[in-house]
Amino acid sequence: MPGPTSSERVTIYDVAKTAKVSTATASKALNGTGRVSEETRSRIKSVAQQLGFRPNALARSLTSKRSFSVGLLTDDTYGRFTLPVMAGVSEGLIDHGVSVFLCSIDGNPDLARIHVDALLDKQVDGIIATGKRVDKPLPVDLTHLSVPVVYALTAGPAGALILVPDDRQGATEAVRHLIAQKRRRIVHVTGPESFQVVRERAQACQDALHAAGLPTADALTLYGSWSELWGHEAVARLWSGANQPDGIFCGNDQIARGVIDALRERGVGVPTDVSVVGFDNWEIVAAQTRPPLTTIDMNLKELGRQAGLALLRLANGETVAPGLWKLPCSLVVRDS
Amino acid sequence: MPGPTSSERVTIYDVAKTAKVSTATASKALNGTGRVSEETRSRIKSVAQQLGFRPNALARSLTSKRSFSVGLLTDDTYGRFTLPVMAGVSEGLIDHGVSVFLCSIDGNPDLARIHVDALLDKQVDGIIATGKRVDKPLPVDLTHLSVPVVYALTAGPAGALILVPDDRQGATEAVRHLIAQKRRRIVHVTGPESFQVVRERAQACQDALHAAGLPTADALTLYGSWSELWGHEAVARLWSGANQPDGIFCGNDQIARGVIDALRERGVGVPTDVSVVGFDNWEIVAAQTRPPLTTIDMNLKELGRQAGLALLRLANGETVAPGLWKLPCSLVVRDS
DNA sequence: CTGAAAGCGCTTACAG
DNA sequence: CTGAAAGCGCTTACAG
Repeated sequence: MPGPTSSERVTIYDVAKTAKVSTATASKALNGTGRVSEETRSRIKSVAQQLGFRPNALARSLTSKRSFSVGLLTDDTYGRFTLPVMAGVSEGLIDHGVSVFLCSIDGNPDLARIHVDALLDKQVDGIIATGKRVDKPLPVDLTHLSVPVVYALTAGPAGALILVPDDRQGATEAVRHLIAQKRRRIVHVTGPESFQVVRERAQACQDALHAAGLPTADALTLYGSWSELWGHEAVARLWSGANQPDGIFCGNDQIARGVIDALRERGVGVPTDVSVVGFDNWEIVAAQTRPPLTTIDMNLKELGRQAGLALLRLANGETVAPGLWKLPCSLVVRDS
Repeated sequence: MPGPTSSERVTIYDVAKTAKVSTATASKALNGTGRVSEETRSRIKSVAQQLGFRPNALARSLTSKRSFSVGLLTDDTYGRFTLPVMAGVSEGLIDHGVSVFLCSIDGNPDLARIHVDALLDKQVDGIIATGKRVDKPLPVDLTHLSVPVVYALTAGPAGALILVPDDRQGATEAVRHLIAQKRRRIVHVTGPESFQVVRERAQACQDALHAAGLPTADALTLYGSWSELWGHEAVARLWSGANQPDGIFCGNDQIARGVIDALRERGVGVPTDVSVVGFDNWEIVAAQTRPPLTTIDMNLKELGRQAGLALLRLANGETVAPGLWKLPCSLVVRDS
């Protein structure tokens, strides 16, 4: 049996020749398109298999107008947020044969432009924009592109498809958990009020307390920075007055860690005297607090997966409802 | 002046037609190859510019046999190590017009195989393999591929090009810093001895102490886990005997954090009584310790950049010295 | 210096 | 059901 014509990569031409058919028939047989007799099809397939034929995706893309690759723009190089999103995108798409170009833009508009142009030149089927804040857009205009765009964990223009965690729902879960632990004096220690997520979580917290008939005075939300230090300060402030809380919902895990450390230093038992719930489920923080932290997971990997699949549908010409998709968060119960 | 023939993307055919030359000439003019008169060249270029011509990279790759894309395999989805490496690779390569396919394999050999096949189908110019441990290979065989492979922060086969941080040098810097702070009783609290980096750092630590004429009894290296908890335990052990250290070099920042917290809880001053140096410069840990942690940065982004550039040279047929490239670490001085 | 032609490796109407 | 031909958008010898 004749082998491939050269030592180079085997092409569909080699397959066709070996199977004694035209390349057109070979193509149809291999792709399951057109009408080919079962006998011919299986013969061609087995020949392809024997020769180790792998189609050149570039050539295929040139005619099919589908590159089976997408671009992922991120400006959160060192952050913890986009990594799981990226992993989810990649995981969701590889099953469909699509690969993901990673473009780290580091907040640099020129670099972003260069990356976008490179992606377009490479005929990507679409672009996913991801960031670390749902209320800040990437420093590059992605409207009027010739390919679909999906936004994940970053702001997008009106009419765009944007996927974000459901902060309200997450915060509600956190507070309900505290209430279920029989906590009655619950406060919220969170980040800077300038963050939209901060305001949403705070509002959801208030609403949940209100719904349970618990006190919701404004003073029960303490805004600060996203740091452990702020957790310490908040505890100092709370414990300087009377009427100390028995439940603390923190805006992120770092604050929660500061809170827990501060409570321990004061001899306040967690969770015996005070229950604490964080937000992010940042393993490295949440699992190392003493006791390990009960917190909210934003399911970012799943968010990434959905972003990828939505983009794929768009690229396939299917219609996808645009707007803000809020994906559910989960409560992760540990020991705090 | 006639515009592009259709509302679709403008091709080199449109440019040639508008400039009244052949596509061959247009191609040469645009790419700076072949002989074209200066007049023609600039005319073609300005036409291309006006029409907003952007070459289809797929078509170009089909003939040129260069796709200007590479694959990046990583099995450290949630880790902090490969993210900067990836960013460095992307940053170093985009300047050369090459884009990076991100493949997160999560330790799954089948998935890895699927990704590699997809990359090969897409005619990548090369592959970079990255992991989180220099002494563990990825779960996929990358030898005998038709494209060059570079390993970064992961084990590779004999004869391969492998880039890793210079752990010995990093550890030496750490110890020298402690010595420069007039510390004389220095111990090393580190991770599991099963990690190659642990053994190398420990050895370098011993060597540096020895070179300075300081005590190097084996007991001065304490092996444990990569956790804060272990930092606490190590301090408890060290302070239970006599002859307590005045300098502690930790195997990573988490251990260092545990050590610093434990010292504070005992009322031991850092850095007044004891100086502490970590390893990793993991911002989120190092910057939040009290006091902020002096530590070693592995310069992973630079490592990634170099890996990308090395791969590019290989892809260009240039010769690159294979073997283990140890890239320098830097001491980052904070307040501990 | 410039262009006609062939080719990269596929797929897709269109005939037969 | 099968194949000859054209085409995707470029580049590259090869002539002129």
